[in-house]
Amino acid sequence: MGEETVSKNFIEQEIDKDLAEGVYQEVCTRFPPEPNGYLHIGHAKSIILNSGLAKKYNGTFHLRFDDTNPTKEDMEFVESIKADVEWLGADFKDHLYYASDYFPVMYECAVKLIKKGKAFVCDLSPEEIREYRGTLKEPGKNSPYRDRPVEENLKLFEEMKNGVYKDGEKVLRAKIDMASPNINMRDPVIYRVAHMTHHNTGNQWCIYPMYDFAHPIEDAVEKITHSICTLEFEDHRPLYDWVVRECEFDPAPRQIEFAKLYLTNVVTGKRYIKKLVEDGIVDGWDDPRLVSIAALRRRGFTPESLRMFVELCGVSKAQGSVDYAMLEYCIREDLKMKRSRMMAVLDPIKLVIDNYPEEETEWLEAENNLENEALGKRKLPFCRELYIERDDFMIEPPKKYFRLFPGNEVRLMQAYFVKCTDYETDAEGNVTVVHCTYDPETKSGSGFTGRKVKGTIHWVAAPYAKQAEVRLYENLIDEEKGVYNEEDGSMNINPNSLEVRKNCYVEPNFDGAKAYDSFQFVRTGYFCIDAKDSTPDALVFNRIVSLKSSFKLPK
RNA sequence: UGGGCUAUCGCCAAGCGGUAAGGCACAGGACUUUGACUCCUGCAUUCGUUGGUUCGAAUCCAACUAGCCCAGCCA
Repeated sequence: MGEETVSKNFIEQEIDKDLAEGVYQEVCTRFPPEPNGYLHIGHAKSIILNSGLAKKYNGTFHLRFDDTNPTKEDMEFVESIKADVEWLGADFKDHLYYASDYFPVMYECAVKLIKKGKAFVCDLSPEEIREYRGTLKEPGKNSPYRDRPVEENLKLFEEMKNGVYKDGEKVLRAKIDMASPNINMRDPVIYRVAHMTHHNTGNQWCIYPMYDFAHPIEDAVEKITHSICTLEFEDHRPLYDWVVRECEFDPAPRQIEFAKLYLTNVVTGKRYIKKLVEDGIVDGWDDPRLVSIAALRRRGFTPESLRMFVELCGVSKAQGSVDYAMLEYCIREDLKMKRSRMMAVLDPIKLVIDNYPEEETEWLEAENNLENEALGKRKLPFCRELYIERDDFMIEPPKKYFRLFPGNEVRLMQAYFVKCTDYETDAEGNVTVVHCTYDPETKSGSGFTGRKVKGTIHWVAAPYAKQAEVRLYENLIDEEKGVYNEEDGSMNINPNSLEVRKNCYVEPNFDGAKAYDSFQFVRTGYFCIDAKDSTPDALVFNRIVSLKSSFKLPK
């Protein structure tokens, strides 16, 4: 039964090796966001990867806010991040940490390095430090303060902590190698002075550790075994290992890097999203056309679909860009069996069943999902006047058109066969009403096999239908031109990325706004109620994704 | 004195010296109470290039080529 041969990704292979060699006895991973913005699909990969690994290996998963830079961080973001991580189903239990809670340990580590002669206080200005660092091709040169005696360093560092110095006046640097071909090893700054209120520690500190110093300590203190991060930190690994070694942590956490997730023709850059919001192209960071976790949630994506997506994309060190079609596949796959299939008409014309009694209403027992009986049934009103989709009727059909046209018979989904007898037009020749007759023997579910029809169309009963606004989304980006304009770096926005239809009709079964609950509107795709904009009387639906090749007529 | 990393179908991705998994997309066909779903079928004689080692190479070696990352007191 379990004959699925799911190959392990390279990180799992590394973990297997570490476990087999006894480097670690158990697995502990973490997701360490800086609370300086909203999470997006790329973060979801990291969250799902890290929490998934912990689960697979029966280990532990931590959520840790990497809040070592008070100038960029905000409490607003820690709340939204926490909510998004939980929504994704990454269970960090009570393992919620703040890097800022480790400031005392980090300070002690710094003192330890100074005592070992591995760190020194440097008076160079930021500009001078940059000059002394050298370039990519030339080695740097030692700071004149590099050989300060240990006692002096200790005193100066304590003074830094005590607020004796202004921002930028002094820094603490690791003493490594100014000639290293790896720029990160050229006596990196590990502590800076910043007189600023921190969202967690208040005014307790005026010196803050740098990422390269703080992160390995955070991992080591939490006994993280595998510190998984993205490719751009590969060059930092020697420094990461240096800090762990020199601060004498045992066991040492191990950093492993993987490629970020990019989606083809999708904007993920924070800077660009900010511009889209400011220019009013989207209505906020949770605009359903964006790929922030909040936006995807509002659009109707489920946590399951995102987990499936990350699983399907895999993990490697090769950077690439995944087709958006893969994401769409995942949400369709997740929704098709577990959500009700309701009916809605997005561009209505009236259908009159001339042989159906005028005052009668029949309450049909409709299957919520024909492939999943567990979803039960619902009452669906059927009567003489219905709305059908404008596209589902043609006066002169092309060949291979299976829907309604004069003389043709189709099935009304969940109801009866109807045969088109006539139609009315207005002065311009637009169809206003379609006439038909129905055959009572052909009721859906009755087992009627007398004859077959090629087409099935959806409908709603005119007197019972609720009016709704439906928002149809397309890719925000012009797919032909790509995301960015090569010339000036501007974005190529698709002007038709949002279509709002206000005159839609939905089944009466929608009672007010159920938060982001998703449905399949038969033949028009998957939708969800936009809880943000809906009221019990005014329903707003977001299209999650169209059905595959739905409405596509054969060439 | 530059360093690090990557390269397998349109896209993701297995493969770890024994003769190219899988998924998405796409194209045919069957079925159908959604032109959906489901089910079949097709889709890399070839692994960035060129040499070499070997009975045998996507896998080992060498040289090239292309792409990404690094010179914050950001993470």
